Amino acid sequence: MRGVTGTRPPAPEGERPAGTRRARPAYDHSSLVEVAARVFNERGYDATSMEDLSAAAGITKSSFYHHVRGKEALLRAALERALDGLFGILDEPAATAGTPLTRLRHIVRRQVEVLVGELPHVTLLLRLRGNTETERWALGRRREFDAAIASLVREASAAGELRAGLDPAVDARLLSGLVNSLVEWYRPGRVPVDELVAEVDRMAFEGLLAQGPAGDGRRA
Amino acid sequence: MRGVTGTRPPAPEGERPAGTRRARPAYDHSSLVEVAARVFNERGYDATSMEDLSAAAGITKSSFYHHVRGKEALLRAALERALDGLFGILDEPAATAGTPLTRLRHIVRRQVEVLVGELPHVTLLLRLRGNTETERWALGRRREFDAAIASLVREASAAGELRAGLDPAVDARLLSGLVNSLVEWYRPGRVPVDELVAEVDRMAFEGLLAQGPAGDGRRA
DNA sequence: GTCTATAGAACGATAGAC
DNA sequence: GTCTATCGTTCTATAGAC
Repeated sequence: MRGVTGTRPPAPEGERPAGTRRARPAYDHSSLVEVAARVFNERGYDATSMEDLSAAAGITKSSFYHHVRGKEALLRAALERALDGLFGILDEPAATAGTPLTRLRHIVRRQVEVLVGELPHVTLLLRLRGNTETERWALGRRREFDAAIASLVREASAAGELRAGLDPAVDARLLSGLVNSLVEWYRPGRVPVDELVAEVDRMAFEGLLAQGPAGDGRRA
Repeated sequence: MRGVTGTRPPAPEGERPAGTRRARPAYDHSSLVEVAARVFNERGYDATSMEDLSAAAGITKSSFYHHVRGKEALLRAALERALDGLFGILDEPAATAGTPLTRLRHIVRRQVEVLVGELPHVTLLLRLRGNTETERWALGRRREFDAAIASLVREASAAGELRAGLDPAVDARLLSGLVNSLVEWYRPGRVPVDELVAEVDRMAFEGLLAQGPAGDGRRA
């Protein structure tokens, strides 16, 4: 069911089994994509020239072109990496078995991990404004992902696993917003990932208060 | 104490007592600032020309200049409006009296209201990247505001009003991130503001779960 | 006549195309 | 390196309300 709508571009060349090495430093495709994503985030996609990208990678523009097809292909590769990470979560066993709440909670925790692990790529994804066709494609995929979360929130709410009384659609937006807001401040090193995961999970599902909620115990 | 750091530009001319009318449509300064903020958000500040702005306002570029000092002044006015709204919250009685948690909770709820009421201006503020001097000034002010929130979270945590065990600095970031993420999806009309306020408050402080937390009852 | 919102024209600067 | 388009900005003029 998942990943059906997204058009999959031709498999990226330049992939290489782990452990295989080159004599030269061997700029591999994925590290150049990461550099590109970082510069795109700093300067903005439009404002970034191929000169900027090759300079950031430490090679000349012509060498750079030997490794990548072009600017838009780089953008697309970076966005695919973010989206593959996110959609990959939905296929994990723990995301497909158990109660809606259990699955949702697993997905949120894994989403934080993917977001941190693919920080430049996900940041790029979350800052898209939909100017080019590639951007609109990625935005569509992202909406699919958000819809999967929203659907799960709705299920969990209907099953009485979430606090009753308010709008599950809004809760889903807030939940995604909370997780996605990490890209605005989180930088690797300062806060351990597992601690971050615990904090986000706790805030989202249990809240910040010391005591339990003023529970009226009703179910939907 | 608040609002001290911000340099205040010369008072905007063109202000006029309420009720006074002009024969011509009379574009007032604040509505032009709002239009500008909206277009800045759509196109990005750099990519927006004065031609774009005047066209969006429905007058020619030269007419537009009769009402505003220039592009950067418009940006600054929009950012000031956002910042004044936010800092104004910190001076409200309910934000200065009561326990840290009470004050924090009031601020968060009011922050949602300001964010919705000044949506284009706050959106602009939250998307700044710090390219120009004005942007850096606004980012500094915004950091001051976030620091005030963080300080309050720390106080509430120290007072045992928040769940113990994790990092108050991270909680403060998450709380701000949750609230600020509203600008990415909220549009007036669909969800009533008071409902939105209730949802954000509930998620932040009580969490999404139906039952209370697995409270171990310990205090910091 | 005075005031002012509006508009047309043009200037200096600059960024990108070629 | 040159040329051109566009940008932010300013100047001058007109037209309508009081």
